[in-house]
Order: sequence, then structure tokens, then C-alpha cells
Amino acid sequence: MRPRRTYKKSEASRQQVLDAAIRALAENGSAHTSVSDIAETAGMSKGAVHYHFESKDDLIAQVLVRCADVMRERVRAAWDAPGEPQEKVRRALREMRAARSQGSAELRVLADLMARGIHDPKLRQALSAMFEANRQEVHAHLEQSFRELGITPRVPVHVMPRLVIGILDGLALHDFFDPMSPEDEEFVQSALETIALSLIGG
Amino acid sequence: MRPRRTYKKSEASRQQVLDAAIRALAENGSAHTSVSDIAETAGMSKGAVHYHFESKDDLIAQVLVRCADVMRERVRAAWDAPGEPQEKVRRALREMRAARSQGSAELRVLADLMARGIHDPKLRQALSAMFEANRQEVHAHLEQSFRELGITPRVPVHVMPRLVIGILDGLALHDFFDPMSPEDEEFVQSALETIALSLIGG
Amino acid sequence: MRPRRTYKKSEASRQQVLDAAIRALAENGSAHTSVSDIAETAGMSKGAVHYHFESKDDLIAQVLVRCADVMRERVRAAWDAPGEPQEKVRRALREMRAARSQGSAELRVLADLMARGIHDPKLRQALSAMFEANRQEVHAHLEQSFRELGITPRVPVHVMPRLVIGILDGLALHDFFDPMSPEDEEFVQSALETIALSLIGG
Amino acid sequence: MRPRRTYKKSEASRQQVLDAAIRALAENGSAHTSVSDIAETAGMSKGAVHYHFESKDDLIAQVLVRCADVMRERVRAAWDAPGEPQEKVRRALREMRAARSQGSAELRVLADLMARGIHDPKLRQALSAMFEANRQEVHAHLEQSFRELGITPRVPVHVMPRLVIGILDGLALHDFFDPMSPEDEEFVQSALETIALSLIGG
DNA sequence: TATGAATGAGCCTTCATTCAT
DNA sequence: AATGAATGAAGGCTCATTCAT
Repeated sequence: MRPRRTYKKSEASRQQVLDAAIRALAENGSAHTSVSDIAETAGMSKGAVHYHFESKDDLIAQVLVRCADVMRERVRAAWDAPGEPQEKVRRALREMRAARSQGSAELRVLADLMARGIHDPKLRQALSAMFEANRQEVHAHLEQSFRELGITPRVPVHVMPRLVIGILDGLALHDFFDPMSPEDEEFVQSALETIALSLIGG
Repeated sequence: MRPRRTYKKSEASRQQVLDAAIRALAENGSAHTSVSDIAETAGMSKGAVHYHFESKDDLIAQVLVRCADVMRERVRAAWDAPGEPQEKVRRALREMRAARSQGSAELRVLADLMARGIHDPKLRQALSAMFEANRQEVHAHLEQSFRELGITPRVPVHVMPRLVIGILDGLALHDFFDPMSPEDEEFVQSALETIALSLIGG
Repeated sequence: MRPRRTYKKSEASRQQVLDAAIRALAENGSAHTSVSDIAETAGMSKGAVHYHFESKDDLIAQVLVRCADVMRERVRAAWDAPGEPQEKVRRALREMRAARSQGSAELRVLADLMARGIHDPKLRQALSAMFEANRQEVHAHLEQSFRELGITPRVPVHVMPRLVIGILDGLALHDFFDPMSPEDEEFVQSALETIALSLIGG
Repeated sequence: MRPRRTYKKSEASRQQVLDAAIRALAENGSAHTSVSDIAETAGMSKGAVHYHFESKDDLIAQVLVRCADVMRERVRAAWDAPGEPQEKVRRALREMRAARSQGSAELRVLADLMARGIHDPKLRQALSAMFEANRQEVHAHLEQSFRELGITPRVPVHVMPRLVIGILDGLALHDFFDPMSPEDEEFVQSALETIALSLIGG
């Protein structure tokens, strides 16, 4: 099975490029990041980047896949820790909010790609898929929690992920351009819990 | 020191360029819209665009101002119609949500500029100012409504605009990439009203 | 004679442009001075400059005429003060040298135009005429001095201006890029006098 | 860390561009020579020029280096042929004068760059260095000649290069715009020798 | 597998010039 | 006599992409 040896090396380089791309794109945005920049960040030549990826657009598409994976993994991690269902919701809320406020490289890239997606159908489709996947993830967890708690929420379970993730993203967006004070942060946090309760109803 | 002759034509041309810019940017995004494109859309020469605006960046900054104005006007219009305070809140919610879902040119441009703002401090500052202004607008209206109703909401009034606008923006964001069915739309709408009530408390 | 009134005003503006042009060209060189710059320096509109001068090239040609006049006037002034012939030569030498080292606006412009003249036949012709005129000026003075002193120099009088002005220009050129120390300045000054004497012979 | 493969072609191309640049600049001057012109002269694409040189300014700076090298080589060659010291001075004088009157491409470019150097500090510095190097060259030769002849000249040896080169440059300058007749040429030549003798004194 | 060289299209900007007013 | 508006031709530069090695 000799081919795997060569393949491995190439695959490693490919990942190297992908990592570099995320770093570079996070720093300057896709519009101001050239293939050269990425190559330099990856410590390779421009030609090498084009050896691994058909085009810049292709590379960016793959970057999106990677970022989406990372984000989904984060959502999952937020729920996977053990605990009481109620506690789980509260913690997940907190974690997902934190993930959005840390300005991680992936998040910045994602934001950039969303803007790009406004005018690029292919990208839009990929983003749409990512959103859907995230909602699925949350949906599964919510359903299980409700089942465990024996609760029938006031709002249909299948729209709740949209509300939850949407709200978190919206707050994160505003936070990015205009961060709030720690006190307000607290108010918002408890408001979120109030909101959650009101949606579950009772 | 008013100019003897006012050369009205200039201001008209300037607006023409600005309009064209919004149309062009809405269609292809700032990264894929050249000054040439804008000039063509405006029916003028490239030189003319630079006669009215120092640089592409300058033009874009002015586009932002214009879009921000339009958006703020929309927020205001949503509250200005007469009616019972409670009815007002409900209607405003509906209107603001509508404004976000129609995919107006200004909104698309704004979304694009936000992504640009991630890496462009000047733009970020302008966006931050716009967000602040919008919140102020909502804040003023909310405060008045509460006073009229003699209500002291559970959540501090000054964080409510952030919650309200943030939530709407977040939902709009997801909506853009993945519109929901009319039925879900209804569920969300009523969920929003539930949320609103829960924040006001009681 | 009414026309003169209007003419006068226009003529004044023309001079204003010419002055501004010299100032602007001296500062940035003809290649980096736009008609706009000149207009601004003159406190007028771009259109006004083109009203007075057919083209930028035309304006530059007229600038050359003006600078040439100024330089010739300087050469003349150097000799016109009264005194013993021998003293006159020495003083003229000193003055002409000084004129070249003060970095006057006209001199800088002239240097710039010379470079332009390398590739622009029209300009070269004008410069050639200027050089000739300067030599004539010096020639006339030298001839008179020699007649007054009853001397027949070793070198034909008509080549002396070329030598004198050439030498001074060459030293000035090097001085511009690499000024010498005051002591060396003195050595050069006395060397020049030695040279002068050697040319006159004896 | 020598590169495994040397890609010799690159260096060759670089030289090709440099040569083309000198030819093009000599013909039209730096202000009227575009990168396109140079590329065309070199038989390459505009992009290729920018691949080898960071910017037009950079290219021009390198052109200066090359021209300066050529000129210095010429100065050296003028002195290097064997012969009696006195004969050497005479011959060098003649050679250096000839170098200045042949209107070589390098000389034209140099003249152009000097004008540019008036307003461009970086270039001025480079030119200053070139002048200094040339003077050093002459200085070394003169010193040796005087030692061999056992002569102590009237003028300090270290200012003589400035005088010699300056005089030659000045005459060349005038010559360029207004060439003299062959007879006058002779007069000037012998005048130069007279001057040389007078400086050495005795 | 990876590199350096080269291309060519496109971009932003500058600027001399024209023209209606 | 003078101005503001507008044009169009370059110009310098960046960059995704191709290709021989």
C-alpha cells in the first residue's frame, strides 16, 4: 500500500494550506487576502496552493466546510456534558453565547463568508446547509431534554432551534460592533433565561 | 460666503452616483463591484465618480451613511403610526421584522458592509454609530410606551433595544440563508410576542 | 482706450498663474506638478489656467522664458556694478557662483526643464537659446573688460563664456548633490581665480 | 542555503528588463516612460516587470545603480592604460570629456535621474553616493600620479576631483544643448590643459 | 509533489483637456 | 474672464492562474 505514503504527505500539506487560509482570512477578510498571503502564511509557494486547490473559490469553499465543522462541534460540546436537563439548557445557552463572543478565527471567517454568500449562490447553499445542520443538532438535544423532563413546550420544538440560534447570533452581531458593559451582559444573560422559560411555557 | 451660482447639477449627479452605488453594491457586494461598474450603473464616466467622491472607500462610507439613514427612518416609521401602546409594540415588531425580510437593497448593502467592517476600523466605527442610533430610537419609543402604560418592566429598559433589535437581526440573518415556511413564520411571530411579554414581565 | 482695462486684469491673472507655476514646479518638478496644483497655488480654477494657456506644455514653455529672463538678469547684475575691470571679473565670478548655489526657485525649475529638454525638442531649442543669450551677455562684458585693460587673452574671447559658465554650472551641479565644506569652498574659490588668470594668460 | 535549482532564467530576465529600461528611459525620460513601455521594450508583459522589481521607483533606482557602475567603469578605464603620468592626465582628460559628449544612453538616463533627484530624496542620496565614488576614483589616480612625479600641487589634492569632474560635467551640459564647432572644441581642449597645469602649479 | 517564472485582465486613481454656463 | 462639471486616456499595481521544470 505504497500510495498511501505519498498521499499522506500531500494530505498534510493540504491541511496546512487550509489552516493557513483560516488564519489569513480571519485576519484580513476574503477580499483582502490573496492566494499569495495564504501561501506565505502556510510557508509554501503560490503554486503549491493551486496544486492542492483548483481555485481560490474552491479553497474558500473548503474553508467554509472546515469552519462549519468546527462550529458544529462547538454546539455539540455545549450540550454533551452530563447534568440535569434544565441545567443543561442553561449551560448550553451560556456556552453557545460564549462561543460567539470570543471572536475566534473560525467565527470571523464565517461572518466574512456569510457576506460573500449574499452574492455567491454556491456559498449560500453551503451556508444554508451549515445552518440547517446546527439547528438539527440543537433540535435533537432539545427534544431529548423535553422528553426526559416530560414537558410539552408552548412553541413547537422544531422552531425553537431557529429562535435560539438566531437570537444568539443576533446578539453576537451587535456585540461585535458595540460590546456591552459587564453589567448589561448580566442583564442580557438572565433575560435570555427568562426568554427560554417563556418559550417552554408552563 | 454662499456661492453665487449654485451649479445644482452637481448635487444631483452626486445623488445619482450614490443611488447607483447602492444598486450595484446590493447586487454584487463591495468586493466585486468596481468603480467602473458603479459609473456604468449611474450612466456616467469613471472620472465623474471620482470627481464626486475622493475614493472608492469614501464613496462606500457615504453609502453606509445613506443606508443607515434609510434603516433608521424605517424603524421610526414603524413606531410613529398612532395607536394603543400595546398595539404599537406588536405592530413595530412586525414592521421591523418585515423590513429585515424583504431583502431591500439597503439591507443587503448593510450586511455586506458589516463584513467589511470586521476588518476596516473606520467602517466598524460608522456601523457602531448606526447601531447605537437605532437602539436610541427604539429606546425612546419604549420608554414612552412604558410611561404611558404605567409599567415597570422586569428587564432594564436600556438593554431592551439591544435584545429586541439583536433578536430581529439574528432571525433575519438565518432567514436570509434559509427562509422558513409560512407556518413556522407564524409560530415565530407569536413566539416573539410571547418573548416581548415575558421581558415586560408581569 | 477701454480694452486695456480688461486686458490689464487678464494680464495680471496670467502673471499670477506664471508665478504660481514657478513656485509649484520648483517644489515638485514638472512631472509631479499637475495643472490642478498650479491652479490651486495661483488661487484659481483649473479652467482659468487653461483659459490663459493653451496647454500644460505651453505653460511650461512660458515658464522657461520667464526663468531664462530672471537668470540673464542675474548675470547682468553681476557685472553691472562699477569697479576696476579686474575687480569686476573677480566679483562677477563670485556672484554667478552664488546665484547657482542658493537654490532659487528659478534655478530648480530650470534644472528640471533641462532634463525635460533632453527629450523635448521644442524645449531644447528654447534652452539652447537661453544658454546662447547668457554667453552673449558674458562675452560682451569680457570683451569690454579686456579692451579696457588692453589685454589679449591666451584663449579666444568667444570661447571664454562657455568655459566660465560651464565651469560654474558644473560645480553647482555637484554642489547640489553633495555640498562641500566651507574650507573646500574657499579652496575652490581661489582655484577659480587661478583658472581665470591662467586663461587670460600673461 | 543555496537553492537546489538556480532558475537561471530569472536573473537573465531581470537583466533584460534593466537593459530595456535604460534604453526606454534614455529615449523618453523617466516621466514619459511607462512600465508598459519598458515591458514592451523588453519583450515581456507588464506583470513580469513587476515580478522582478517591486515598483517603478525600485526599478529606476536599480537603473541608477547600473548607470553609475557604467560611468565609474569608464572613469577607471580612462586612467588605467599605461603611460607617463603627465601623459596619463592629458589622456584621462580627453577620455572623460569624450565619455560625456557621446550622448550614451547611460548618460542621458543619468541626466534625467539627476533632475528627478532634485525632488526625490532617495534618488538624491544615491546620486550623491555616485558622485562621491567617482571623485574617489579620480582622487586615487591623481594622488598616485603626483607621488610618482614628486609634485605638490598648488590646490589641495582632495578638491581637485571636484574641480575636474565638475568642469567636465558643466561643459558637457552646455555641449548637450548647444554643441560647439570643432575648432572651438580644440580651443577648449587646450584651455583645459592650461587649466590643469595652472592647478598643479609650479 | 512543489516551485519559480510569467501572464493578462482588471482595478483604483490621476490628470490634461473640453465645455456649458 | 472664469468656473464647475465631466470625460477619457493612461498609469502603476495586484492577483488568480498557468506552466515548464
